[in-house]
Amino acid sequence: MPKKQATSQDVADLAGVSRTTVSFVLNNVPGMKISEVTRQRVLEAARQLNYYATSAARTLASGKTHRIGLVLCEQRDHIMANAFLPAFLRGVSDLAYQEGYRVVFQSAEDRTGETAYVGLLREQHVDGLIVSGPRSDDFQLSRLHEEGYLLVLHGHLPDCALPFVDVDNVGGAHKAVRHLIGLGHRRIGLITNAPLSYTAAQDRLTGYRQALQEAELPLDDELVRYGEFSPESGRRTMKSLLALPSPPSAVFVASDVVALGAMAAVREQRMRIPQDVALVGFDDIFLAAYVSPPLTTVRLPAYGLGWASGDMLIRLISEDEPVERQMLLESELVIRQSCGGNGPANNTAQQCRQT
Amino acid sequence: MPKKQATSQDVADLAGVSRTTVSFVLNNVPGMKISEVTRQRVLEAARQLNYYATSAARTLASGKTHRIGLVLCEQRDHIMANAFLPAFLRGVSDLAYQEGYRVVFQSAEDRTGETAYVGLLREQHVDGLIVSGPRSDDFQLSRLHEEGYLLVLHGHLPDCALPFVDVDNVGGAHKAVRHLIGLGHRRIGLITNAPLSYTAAQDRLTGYRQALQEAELPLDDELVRYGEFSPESGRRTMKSLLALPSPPSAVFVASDVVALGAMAAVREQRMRIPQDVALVGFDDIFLAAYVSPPLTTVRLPAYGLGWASGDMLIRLISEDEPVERQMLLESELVIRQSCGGNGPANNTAQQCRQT
DNA sequence: TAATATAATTAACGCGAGTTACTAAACCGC
DNA sequence: GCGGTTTAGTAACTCGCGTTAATTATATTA
Repeated sequence: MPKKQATSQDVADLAGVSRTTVSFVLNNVPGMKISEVTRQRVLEAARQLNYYATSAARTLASGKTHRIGLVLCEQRDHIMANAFLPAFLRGVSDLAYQEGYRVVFQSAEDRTGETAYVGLLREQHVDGLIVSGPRSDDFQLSRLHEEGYLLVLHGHLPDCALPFVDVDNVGGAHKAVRHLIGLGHRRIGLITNAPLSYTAAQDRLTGYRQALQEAELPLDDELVRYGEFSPESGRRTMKSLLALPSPPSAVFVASDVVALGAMAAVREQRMRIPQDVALVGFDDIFLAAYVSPPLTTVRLPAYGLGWASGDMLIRLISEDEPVERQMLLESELVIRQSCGGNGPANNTAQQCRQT
Repeated sequence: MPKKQATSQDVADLAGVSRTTVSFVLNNVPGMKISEVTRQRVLEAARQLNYYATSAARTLASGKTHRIGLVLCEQRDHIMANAFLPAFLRGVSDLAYQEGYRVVFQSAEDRTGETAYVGLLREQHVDGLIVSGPRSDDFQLSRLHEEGYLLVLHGHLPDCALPFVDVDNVGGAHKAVRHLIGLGHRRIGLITNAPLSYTAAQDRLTGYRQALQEAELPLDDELVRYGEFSPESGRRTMKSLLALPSPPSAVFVASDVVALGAMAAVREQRMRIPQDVALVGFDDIFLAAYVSPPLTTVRLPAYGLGWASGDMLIRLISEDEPVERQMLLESELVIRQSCGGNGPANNTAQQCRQT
């Protein structure tokens, strides 16, 4: 540990004023009249001593930590799914930095009982929490909320009063399927990203159905399969779709990772994408642009989700204005070649994600 | 904010003892004799009040935050390169959790002057810092180290006294090239992951050369190209290699991301992998198993690097024993099909990364 | 039994800031 | 020269916990 940090007392002594004055100057406390001469003397002393206020002391006195927690709830099965983590984290981090906050990261897989992140709040390491990928069976969340702790969910829970930020899964799925319909497909399959106990899977299914209904196409449950995060689940389900007496001419796979497996299944059947089966994925993971053929997919605004989550949380913390407590971010259809039609012609990966 | 947290005074009152006793019991202070009866009364009271010690107060009194910082130095150009971030972060986080520490995340791209992470230390948000991907022109690092702050680098710097954890880049590159040699290749090209100002690029070049020398193959500078993180740089350099009068029969591309571009270049020339050109990558990013053909590559122990960095830092913090201050982790050659030879036959991605 | 050791407990101070309530000095009008 | 107001600055308390040194109760020994 460093030899010695200067304290505000040191600054006060050097400037020849009281500690109180130092505090007023350094925090720009409004309403406190300080002569310009004194102000400069204090600032100069602080600079000279390389003074930084100790966060612990400040927190103890003010009750605010100026830190927010980011909790990642993830089962081992889809570690890969957090290909968004970097961008999401950067989003949170950048917003936090801009607002003068620090980010405390905590992973929270299914440890039983009081999970690790609860301590973040109770020990007051942070002023509030972003909980990414909350499980609906996590009862801690509502309890903490009721106790008055500040939480923002990334992703949402059914019948849950907590503020949240999420991507518009319904709309995204809708876009994807409508695009396929626009290309002339009438029999369109769906492979979900996950079991329906996950709200995201539920919502994407809804979007799929809405698009079909709007086009007055029949809803055929036979064409719906349930993926489970992994490529392997994509392969299995795609195989069963292709084995149908009258298989779909296009499939919307609600997860790029699952779609990778689906693509493998198509190749195994010696069929071609998109000529024999058109595919659209969801997420726009980095590799989507590099598989062959490059995957048409719905891009998630990962960075934006992080930013928005942080923003909502910090607004809640500073409570100056009433805060919008629900937020759905738009997704964007990125057209490549796996869906046929108007994708670019060369098969190399030209369109990687910008940003 | 929650209505009211119980303080240690509340616990003391409820248990009918002094605050001091409460502290002794809850912290298991060694050498302090507390009767079993009293101990239980205190524990019961704490449980009943749902008491948690406030971190700020504890820090102020003890001087230890029980937090470590994780700083990510990254230029915008290779955001994609942090496909490791999730695993690395998990490594740090899991180790920290086990040792009772929290992780504060901070991104630190080239903001000029005192970068954000400096404040983490000076304001004493953390007890020490892991700095991932340090730039050699970052003079803050040595200064902070000299001032007595605790730092561990992830990646290393030339002529730098700071403790570090890194992957054995030389050894990894060596393995990759030796494998190609074993497959009968005599003319083997190299595309680096980055300019040689990056130590990792330097080291991988060294490993490449060592392997050639051991096999008594000539070092032909004509066969060496310099990538710059992006797929596009891979395409460009690979193209120039293939345009040589006598092009290499195999190329070691010291970055999977760059290798993606290289693969595109090969396809553009209507050549086949591995029949016309064998390829080996470096990093084992998630998608490496899913491109076609699946990419043989050197796997980085991302999780292990995070774990080891955290471990070294926390040892430095607790300073009970002398700490090994330099650590190189082994990498592992993952053989798929882009190098020909003994790769599995089917072209679907069976071997995804385990864990 | 007194003298001492040892077990059990606590009073009191310090950590480094924020903040309230108060004071001293300067200014003002009359 | 006096009350009143504004300006500039500070003493003193607080936040919640760790810790040392002192104190009181209980057991052991000569």
